[in-house]
Amino acid sequence: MAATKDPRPCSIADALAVVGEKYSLLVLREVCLGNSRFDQLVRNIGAPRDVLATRLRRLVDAGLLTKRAYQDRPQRFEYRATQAGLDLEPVLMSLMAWGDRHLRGDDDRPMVIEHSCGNELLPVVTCAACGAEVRHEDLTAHPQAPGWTVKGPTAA
Amino acid sequence: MAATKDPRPCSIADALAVVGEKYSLLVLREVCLGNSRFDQLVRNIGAPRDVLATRLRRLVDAGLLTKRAYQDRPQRFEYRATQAGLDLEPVLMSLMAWGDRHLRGDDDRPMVIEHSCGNELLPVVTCAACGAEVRHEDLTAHPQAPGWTVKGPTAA
DNA sequence: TCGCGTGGGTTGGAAAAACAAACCCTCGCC
DNA sequence: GGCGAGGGTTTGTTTTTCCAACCCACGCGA
Repeated sequence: MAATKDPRPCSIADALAVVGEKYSLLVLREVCLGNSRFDQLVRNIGAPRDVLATRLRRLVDAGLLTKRAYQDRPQRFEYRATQAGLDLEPVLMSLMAWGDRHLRGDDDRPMVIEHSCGNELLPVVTCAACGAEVRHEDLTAHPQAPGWTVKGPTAA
Repeated sequence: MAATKDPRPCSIADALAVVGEKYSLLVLREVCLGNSRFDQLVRNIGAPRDVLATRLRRLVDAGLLTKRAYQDRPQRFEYRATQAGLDLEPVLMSLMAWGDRHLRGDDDRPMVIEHSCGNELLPVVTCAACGAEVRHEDLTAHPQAPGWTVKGPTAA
């Protein structure tokens, strides 16, 4: 996924250049769940083996995963998330919450996450400064680079 | 991007089936910023026009965008986010924050977002129940459907 | 010792997507 | 009457994806 052409310098585009290819985020999901082996990933994600191999190389190169042998003779490898990879988990959680809300009946959630506070996790993106939930209407963009257009009201 | 084969019922996969194709999230970014016209999108995203046209159709069909004429004679259209689309913006913001942190020197952020509280937005994913920041080590997955493997420690 | 199964991939060829450039149509304006 | 903007579609080429088959090292059981 080329960042090479995005005319807008943007960390969203940069992030997608790393994790935006098909299956990459599902790999992260699996690894965060603790499934670290090639076959488990193939089975749980449903990706073709060659594509998965490509994605894994990419994610390792990008520093989101590590590959290490969990046995020699025969050599077998496992993939684990680095801190950068783990830091994506909250993003995945909020994406999951969006999917639960907008793509499902909300009562057939295929996975419930428990938070250490004892409650079911309902992820909310908040502003670190004031603690309020982040909503579109409270945001104002300030591009730091030229070549941008930012405009008025954006809702339908 | 097929959800058709993902063997795991999962809202992350479902969400990616809708917005996981190349450029889709960048379209959302632009629309949330207020850039609603085909050309602006082409220029700001850097996508081929035909691909963009395909993405826009998909996003409209999925209910994340609306297409409506902003003038007749000649007919011209604009794309705006629905509530479902706007609800993805916090996810984009946390993805952007991840990119800022892990992909950049953190001091050359290409865009700063201002929150209505007056501070610069630093998005944090929190647990709605307890208000704490969501971290990997505080989460436990509870699959609601069969065919899952979930395992022990997941960090590198 | 022979064959079988498992884990972790690689290879080859066909099908689907992305890409770039050119094209089209409707109009407003000079 | 020609030019340019806006919003796409068409055409042909280049990449990716996909699938199935294959490979290799080993452990095991008969």
